[in-house]
Parts: sequence; structure tokens; C-alpha cells
Amino acid sequence: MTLRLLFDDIRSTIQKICNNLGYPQTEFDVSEASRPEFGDVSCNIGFLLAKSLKKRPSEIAESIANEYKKDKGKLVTEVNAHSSGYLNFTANYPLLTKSVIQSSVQENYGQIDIGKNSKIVVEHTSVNPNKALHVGHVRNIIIGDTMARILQKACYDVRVLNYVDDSGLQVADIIVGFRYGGFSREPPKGQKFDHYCGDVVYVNITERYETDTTLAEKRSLILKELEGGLSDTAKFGDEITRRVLEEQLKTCWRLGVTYDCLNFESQIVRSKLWKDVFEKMKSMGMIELEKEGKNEDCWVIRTESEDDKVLVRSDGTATYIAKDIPYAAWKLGIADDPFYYKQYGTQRDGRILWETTLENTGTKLNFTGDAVITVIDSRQSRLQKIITKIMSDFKSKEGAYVHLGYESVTLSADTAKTLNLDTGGKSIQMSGRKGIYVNADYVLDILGVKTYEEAKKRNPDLNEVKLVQISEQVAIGALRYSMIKQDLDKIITFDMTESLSLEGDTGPYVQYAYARAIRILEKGGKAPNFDVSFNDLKTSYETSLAKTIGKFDIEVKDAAKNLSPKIIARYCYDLAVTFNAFYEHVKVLTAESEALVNARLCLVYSFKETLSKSLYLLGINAPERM
RNA sequence: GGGCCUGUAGCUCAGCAUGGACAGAGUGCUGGACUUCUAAUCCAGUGGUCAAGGGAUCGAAGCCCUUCGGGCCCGCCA
Repeated sequence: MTLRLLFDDIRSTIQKICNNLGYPQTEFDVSEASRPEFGDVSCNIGFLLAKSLKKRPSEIAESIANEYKKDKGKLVTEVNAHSSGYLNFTANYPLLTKSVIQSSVQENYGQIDIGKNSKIVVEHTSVNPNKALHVGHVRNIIIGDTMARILQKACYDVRVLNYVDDSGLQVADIIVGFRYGGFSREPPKGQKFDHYCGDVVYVNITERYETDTTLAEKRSLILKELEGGLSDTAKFGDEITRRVLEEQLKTCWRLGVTYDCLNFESQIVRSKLWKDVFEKMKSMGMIELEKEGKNEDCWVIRTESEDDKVLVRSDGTATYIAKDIPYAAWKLGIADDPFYYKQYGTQRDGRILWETTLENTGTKLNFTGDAVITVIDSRQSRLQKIITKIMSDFKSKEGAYVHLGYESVTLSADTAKTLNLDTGGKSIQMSGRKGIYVNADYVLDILGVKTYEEAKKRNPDLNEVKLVQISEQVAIGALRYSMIKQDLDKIITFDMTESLSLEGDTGPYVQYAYARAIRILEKGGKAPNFDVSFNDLKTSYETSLAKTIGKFDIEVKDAAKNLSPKIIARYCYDLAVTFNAFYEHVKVLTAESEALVNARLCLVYSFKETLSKSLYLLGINAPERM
């Protein structure tokens, strides 16, 4: 049993009582009490019926409480009608604690069936393959990865895609850099190829466009050559982007992120996907050939409140958004799949990473979904809105295509200063083109150094390998947590110094609680016996820990339904706070009796298991020592 | 000009979907707790006209309207 079942039990009992009393049907709320003195569970039905029954809320609560008291069932020990109008309940703790502890040690604890095994696609990362990942990209990656994990826990059949835009202008820029910028094909020793391309080649060549106009001409020639896909230039571009992609993926894997399939834009462009979708839009009357005005001879899509959007230029070429439409249709399984598949490699967690190909490999796979979630920052909301509309017309159904938007990551004034930028005390938008960013690998490395020192200080007995392992886990925990803990519509102002903080509401704080629990279990020596009564776990530290553990599936449901990954971050933090309070105030190994030691060990074990499972949803590993 | 997002403690943010019991965390600052299951911790104090105004409601941080501040987006670029 978990808290959810307690809530359900109370809800259905109230429902029954209301029917018996002849009260009208109404949607009422049963949720956790806002303060301990109000008990464990509260219901607002008194307020909701006050008007139609023409009674005071407290009177109604009173009448329900009186009925409820006649048969409280097993799970509830106290029912109170509060003078404010609320109906409050106190849980049967021995029973609640016992069932929470016993269910929490099951493998699939926290799982809740919302998805009914339906197929869902999550696309994230999708970074242009001409540069290294910076902290802004990390937000996208972590939102996507965390959401995919949560949806899986909520019984969706999840496929994760990474869209590789290997045919755009940025690719042409890099080629210009290598061909005409005088840059060596190989990075200096010790520098990753993606860092070299982004930090050196791309930033430099972009700067030179301003003074050297011939370079821009060369770029447009290269862009044309890329489109065909057969020229030496296209082959060279392919070589570069694949090398960058490989390095980018290393960073993603380092963060604990894996994918199912890589989709290459160049292949989408060369396939017949666009043609099919274009015809379909024409036949459905969704687009029009403009006869006059500034968009004369272009195929445009009309939108309700905004300007017409050009899909096909007057010269017959497709615009940027036009490339996204067939891909979106492909993800939803609306269009025929023109691709074959081949293995890109096997990832750290054993998951095979596939890639699309237009060559006949004989392998056909299906990476489409009944629903699609595309993680892209909200600056693209306008375009995504158009795509969403088109997809709902194709599917004749709303909600199949979801743009999961989020606000951008900016750099704090202090951090900008370290890049020699004076922003006048304001934060600044990152820009790959201008070289205004902080690379993800760099942040992880600096964090690693700091966490290594901390770990070594606290654990002088641990060997080098172990210390490095711990510091890497904590560094990743810190970064991932900081990217997910706040709401998607809040701008994150990244500050290097602040990101090194490992105290308070941070990943390391949560990980530390895990290490503490492990230590108790280790020192406890033997495996705890769960087949006992837990009546002795009486302190509020123990009961609230059990209660918090019991909320896991409620949180998973909430996070999955609202596509809100931060809910799980908050839950992990809640678990850690509650455990730390328990840890400071309740002795486990030196408790009065052997039975109590055992019962508390069970609680600690239950906490450890639940925290580990919920941290897994955040893609965070907790070390056993810190 | 139009569209989207945002404004809650010195700072960073929960709470807003589904209105209800004295508005919560972290951080900062002040003080306290390590011969103890690791102090990356805990405890206490400090700190708020929930941007402003109006409306509907028995009741608003939350819903509606207006105003103001901040950010982003509006190309036959990607």
C-alpha cells in the first residue's frame, strides 16, 4: 500500500457517505494535509457543498465526519471536522508504515500505469554537429532524458531520438573554415574534435565573414554542393559532422544519456518524405500557392493570428520549417518510412543505438509513436505551433504532437566576465556563433576537480580509482540536478561559481543522504528482516520518512501527466530532507532493542531503495561513499 | 505593431493547472550542535503591502480585466 491507496480509500468512503446523506455529486479534493497538526490527509468537500446545501462548510464536514467515525476502515484512525471547514484524517501508522516499507522493496515500486504500454517518442538533444555541447544544450538533453525515464516508469513504451541537422548552414561554415580558413584538419593534441570545431574553427570563420565578403560566396556554393549529397564536399561535410557527433555523444553518454535512434536531416532531405508530405498538404488544402504580394510564387501556410509562413520558396526549394514537417510526420508514423536502419553502436547501458540510412541494409525498424514529444527551447514556439497544427490536422486528433518548450540558459555577468565580456552587470544569451558559451565538458571537469578534493578530504582511505568514480558521479549529479530542479518556463542564469556549490538544494545533497543510508546498512551487518510488525517506528521522524517514501507513485503520475520533470527532483530532495532529519535525531544501530534496530534498518533500506529508484529517473547515480 | 513567457524574502526559486486552515524551501546573515550510524549534515533566529490597481467569490499569491517592469520570438536564414 502507498499513500495513493490511502487517499483512494478515503475518497471512496466519503463518496459513499455523501450518497447516503443525499448530498449532490461533486469533484472534491483528497490530498496531504498542509500541516502535521491537521493530521495526514485533508478533504475540502465541506467548502464545495456549502453553497448548494446552504450550510456552513464546518457543518457539512461535521456531518460527514460523524458518519465516517462509524466505520473508519483499517487505514484511518481518526477523523476530524475542523472549524475551518476541512475534513481531516489521521492514518493508521503501524499499518501504513508496514505496507509502505514492504511495497517499497519491490522491483517496480513507484511504477504507475498511465501509458498502458502505448508508444511514445521523445526527441531531444538535436544539436547542430559543428560544435561541442554547452550548458544550454545540457538543459535540453537533461529535460528530454529525464522525461523519457519518467514516461517509461509510467508504463509508456518510449523511443528516444536525436535529430542530427547535418545539412545546414553551420555545416557549410565549418567546411569553409577547413577549406579556406587555414585550419588544420586535426585538433591540437588533447583537444576534443567537437571543441576544436566549435571553439576555434566556427567562431573564427564566423568573425571573418564580416571583413571578407568572398567567404560568404564560398559558403553559399558549398551549401548548394551539400544538398546533392554525392559531391566531394558533401562527403567531406559528412566526415566532419560524424566526427563531431561522435564527440558530442561522448558527452551525452558521460551525462548518462542514451538514445534509440539518430535521424539525419540530410537523409530526410534526400528521401521522398518531403515530397509525400508536400503532396498530402496540397491535397488536404492546408497550403496555398501565393499569387501576389511579397510571397508571390511561394507555397505558404496560413496561420490564424500571424503572418503567412513560406514553406517553398519561389525557386522551388524548401525552407527550414518545411524540413521539420516531414520529420514530425515520420515520428508520428503518418508518412511511409523511407529509411533502413543500421547499428551505430552499443551504449554504456547496453542499449543499442541505431541510425537511419537510405542504403538498403535489409533492416526495417519502427521508431514512431502514437504520441511525440519534441524538446526544443521556447524560442521556437512559433514554428512548433505551426507544426503542431499540421500534425493535428494529419492525425485528425489533438495532442499527438507536443512541443515541450523550455526557457533558455543564459550566462551570469560574472561568468561572462571570465569570457572577457563586460555585460554591465546583466546576464547574457549564449551564442555558439559568437563564442559566448560554457562547454558542458568543461563544467563537468571543473566540478570533478572540486568533488574529487571534497571526497578525498572525507575519505582518505579510498583509492584513486574509487575517488575518481565518486567525483564523476557527484559532478554529474550536481549538473543534472541543477538543470532540472526548476520549472521549464524559468530562465536559468548559469554562474560557474554558483554551480560549484554542493550544499543545500543540490544533487550532491541528495546523493549524500544515500551514502549515509548505505553506511548504516553496511555497519548494521546483517540483512534486515522485513517480516515483522513496525509498530515501534513511532517518532515523527520515522513516520514522515515512511510517508514520504509512500508518495513515490503519486509523484511519478504527476510528473508524467504534466510533463514536468522537476517534480521528481523535488521529490528526491524531499526524501533526502526527511531522511537527514531522521538521521540526525534517531539512532538506528544503537537503538534500545534488537527488534527496533531491525525495524529501523528496514526503514533505512526502504528509503535507500526508493531514493535510488527516484534518482534513477533523474539519471543520477548515488555513490556509496562520499 | 503583434505573439509567447515571466514578476512571491537581500539573492535563486516552490506553491498557481484543480481558489480554502498562520505564504514555504534553498542561499545569505546571526547563533548553536561533531570522543556519536560520514557536519556535502542538523537545529534555532533573521527576512514577505505574493509587481500595482480593479473585478467576480463567503474566501485570491492562485481566476478575469487593466497597467507597469523584465526576457524571448515575429526572413523566400537555419
